[in-house]
Amino acid sequence: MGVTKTTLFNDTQNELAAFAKVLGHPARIAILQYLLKANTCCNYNLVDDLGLAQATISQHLKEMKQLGIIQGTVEGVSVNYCINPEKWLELKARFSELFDGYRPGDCLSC
Amino acid sequence: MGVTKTTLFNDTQNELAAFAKVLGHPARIAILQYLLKANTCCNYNLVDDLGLAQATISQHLKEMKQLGIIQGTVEGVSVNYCINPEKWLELKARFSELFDGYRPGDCLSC
DNA sequence: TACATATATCGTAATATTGCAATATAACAG
DNA sequence: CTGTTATATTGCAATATTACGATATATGTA
Repeated sequence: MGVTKTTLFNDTQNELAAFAKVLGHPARIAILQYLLKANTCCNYNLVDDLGLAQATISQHLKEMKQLGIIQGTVEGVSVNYCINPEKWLELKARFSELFDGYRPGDCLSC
Repeated sequence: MGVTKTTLFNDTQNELAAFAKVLGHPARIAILQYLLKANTCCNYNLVDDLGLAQATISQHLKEMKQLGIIQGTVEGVSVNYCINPEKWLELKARFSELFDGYRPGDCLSC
């Protein structure tokens, strides 16, 4: 059906999945890595750097912006994007919470 | 077109995106959380717990198994799944590397 | 052997995602 | 106002994902 049954899961699970989903595309990883290095970037920087069409880059930026991971400020004709510090820390914390919840043990029968 | 242009990105970016993608569904998050708590589980445990059909659970397990995040061992009629310790640490490290790469700075023009 | 239990796989329908050309919008320069 | 530059939005085609019923497979039990 292509539709996720979100009602079966709690908010924490749906939100963490939503964050992971947006990181689940190499172009969006590449955009974030660009931002980590350059601190700021515009759409056209990414078009040059990644080799995807302008419309495609714009779409990926929109998705990350909607989740609050990045923010854009209009600067004349262009838009400067950068990472949202608070959201970035939240993301980091959410994933750490998941990963740190593991205590190794034997694979016993259930 | 629905097809990701993986050739535009490097292995690190594609692999990290693949890991994030598999975490990008609440059912798979829920399965991992179940495993973190119970240490081990079978398909039918998850069917009871999550409320998804057996075939659907099996499919989600398969995806995580293919990436090596979980492993399954046949135990009589059922299969015991558990988290792959090495892969889990690798995942944690990969995401930490991304998140720790951020140094806050101003959103300057580009 | 016949049956029950547990899981995997197949086939299919509904929906989502990816990518881009074309076009719209917005800000600035002359 | 006109043209230029940068970005957003729309519309569409190709492909991917999600979910599940039906069925296949595999192990254990009577």
